[in-house]
Amino acid sequence: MAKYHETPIDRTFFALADPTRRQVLERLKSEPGLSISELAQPLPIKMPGLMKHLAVLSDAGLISRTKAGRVVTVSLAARPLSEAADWLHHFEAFWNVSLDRLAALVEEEGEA
Amino acid sequence: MAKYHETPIDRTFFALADPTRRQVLERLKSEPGLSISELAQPLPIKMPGLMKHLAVLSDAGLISRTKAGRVVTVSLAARPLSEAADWLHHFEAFWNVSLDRLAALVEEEGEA
DNA sequence: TGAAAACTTTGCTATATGGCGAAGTATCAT
DNA sequence: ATGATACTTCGCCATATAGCAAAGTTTTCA
Repeated sequence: MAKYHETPIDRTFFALADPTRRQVLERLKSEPGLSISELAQPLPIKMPGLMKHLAVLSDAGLISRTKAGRVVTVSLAARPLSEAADWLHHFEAFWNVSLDRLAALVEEEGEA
Repeated sequence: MAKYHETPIDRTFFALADPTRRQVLERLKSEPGLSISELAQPLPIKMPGLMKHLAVLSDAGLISRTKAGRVVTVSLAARPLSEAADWLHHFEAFWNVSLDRLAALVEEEGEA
């Protein structure tokens, strides 16, 4: 098979495909500058599990770490999110079309 | 571990995390009503591989199939895409902030 | 009827993911 | 120097993903 998540956008969408990781991003949005322990505290998983999720988020460029003493502060990087949004954006015209119209289109095509 | 892609939004982001699947969606956007063979034609993978990708897209609700004789026509379903875009949307304010301002924030937090 | 076409399913393989406990590395406080 | 704190890495496991060839199904055409 091809490489698993080769491009940046692959890594971004993959990173977003997990509720724990999305929760981390949302938490960092509302409470910037949390440490890794603080992020871990409400989560139902152990530290090594969180470390793996943070590695996925780092690989996607969605977070960056800053070490101060023994505390690692995590911050959100918005760029990949905006790139993912851009990709979705060029479908916007499509999802604004009513479902009725879509159904009509499908039937039309079915006859061809 | 928790279930792999339990929620609709998990499945949507996961489906988007692969270039073949994104290519299928883009192709369906510009050429609605393609059959599975037509979708397969430009792709560097065999039919069983495409079938798996289509299954992932179906599970995410991103496509639907319509069978006419032996030909299966695939059409794009926009709803999950718009929901994914909505999730990203609530980070928009964040990525509109300049990177300079972000850097400042990080330093500020570093001192606390 | 018989064969081709279009799709589907069935194994099979290799690699990735997501979790854990345990052990390791810094850093800070006593 | 000792020990605690904060994070990191290591092995290990179970399951998922992504690919293929080959065999199976349904529909169409000769």
